[in-house]
Amino acid sequence: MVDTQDSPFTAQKFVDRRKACSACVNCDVRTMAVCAALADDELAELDKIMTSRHLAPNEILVTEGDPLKRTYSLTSGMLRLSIALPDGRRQITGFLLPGDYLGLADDEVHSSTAEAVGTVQLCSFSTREMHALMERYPKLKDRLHSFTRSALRQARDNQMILGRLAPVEKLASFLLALSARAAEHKLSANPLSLPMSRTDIADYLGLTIETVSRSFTKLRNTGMIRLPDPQTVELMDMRALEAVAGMSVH
Amino acid sequence: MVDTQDSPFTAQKFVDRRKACSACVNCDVRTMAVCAALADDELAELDKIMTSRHLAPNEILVTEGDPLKRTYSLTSGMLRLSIALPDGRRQITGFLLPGDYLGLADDEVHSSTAEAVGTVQLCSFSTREMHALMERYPKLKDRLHSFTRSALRQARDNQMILGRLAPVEKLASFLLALSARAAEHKLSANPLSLPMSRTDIADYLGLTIETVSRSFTKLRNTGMIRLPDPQTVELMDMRALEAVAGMSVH
DNA sequence: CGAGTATTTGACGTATGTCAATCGGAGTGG
DNA sequence: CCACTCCGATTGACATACGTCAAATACTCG
Repeated sequence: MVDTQDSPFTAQKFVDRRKACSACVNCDVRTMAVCAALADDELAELDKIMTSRHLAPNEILVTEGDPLKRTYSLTSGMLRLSIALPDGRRQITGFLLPGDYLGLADDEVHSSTAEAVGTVQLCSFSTREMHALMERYPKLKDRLHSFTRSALRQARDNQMILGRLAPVEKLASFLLALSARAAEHKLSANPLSLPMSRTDIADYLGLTIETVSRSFTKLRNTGMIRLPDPQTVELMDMRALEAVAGMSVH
Repeated sequence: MVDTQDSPFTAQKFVDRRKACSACVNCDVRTMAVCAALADDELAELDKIMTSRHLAPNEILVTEGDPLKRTYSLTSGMLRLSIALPDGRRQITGFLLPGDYLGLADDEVHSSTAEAVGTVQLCSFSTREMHALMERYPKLKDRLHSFTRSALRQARDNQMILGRLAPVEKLASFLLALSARAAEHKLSANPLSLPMSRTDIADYLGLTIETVSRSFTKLRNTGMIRLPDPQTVELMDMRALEAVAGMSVH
């Protein structure tokens, strides 16, 4: 049954566009993503049900309420997850980094909208086939469950940030958390890249873009950060930032 | 067999106090809780590893950072989950109702503090034994995973509420959501009981108790709710409440 | 270099937090 | 049975942090 996959030539010959990341073994996120649950020799199974996909900046991947047909594993770029009110107000519930999984919270329908921030590469799986594979490899299911628990903890931390922190505190904790996550995902943690717009940050932190901007300049004027350009932050004084974020006493 | 907790001495003699809810099959939450994953004849397995426990009002069950030794299934009463900042600010991340499970988000340590709101009854499981049972009965694991996904969706909805709604909107959506959840958990949905204090509601919605109180009177003065007493709300006009909560257009 | 867009800065008003007083019910003791 | 206290909830007066509206600046891409 695992005929073609055992021989790497086929995959190498044709560079199937839909499988840009076809050599799963060599994938950038091999050690971080769902697939890390599988051994190299089991990876073919996943490869078989995977198709790879590219998104242009701001392209919509799924919309809130869409029936859940496929789930995704991000291999490069950044996705923003959001929910919207009928009157247009928007809350961004999270930003996904390479290795993160899309669809953790969903049963029958997508509970949030997912859009590409910049250009994005991802692996796409039919939920039916993914479920079958999870039955075959319980450790795959366990890893996804573990991802879900971690997403829940993060969502609860966000509740604290949204409910109890002042604007500068929100921004400081956002920068620290993103930097920490960047490190975990093997991206630059210190000259930190902010591919999302100020509007996105505002909709993530429950603020207006003006307040976000003013908070950036406050952190800059106190020497805690530098802003070589609006999409790049240098964290100059982590301890001070942590203090502002309300994470240490004082 | 109804063990009135009044006389602990007699109770110890005839009925094992640690198993007040020992007949799992007859449990109030049999159809809602984790145990619903198991058939009647499999329930004995769960019963074997379960001990039952009682909490007095405001008693602390677990504290943020505690090592995760046991998980719990609530059988009666209400728990509040919260996280705190070093400076004392508190965010309540959720209220658990009978049938809800405590420990969904946690791996090694408890990520939030859990306290009883009023008096509480719950089932307690060693994580080790529960894990073993989940290996035996995958449907048990699946149900817990399903609970976790649902908690994640709820946490994300809360992010919207905290980040983007005005105080009255927050309160209206809180009342509607609690009423809906009460119905699901076989509690009264319309004369809705609010066992938690105004301070708890404030810490849940990211407000001060004064603003919560003012929001209650606004909803009362517009005829959307009645407040026979501070712990009881009657929802008089659901459609109007939904409009205020920002869930319908207008 | 110029048009269009994103970000920053400024001026101002208001919604919500802060501080303080009052109300109301539950429990206690005379 | 009625004061009295205690604590939670409500109401009031006031201040200010943040949102709103508007302008200026900086960056991106033809």
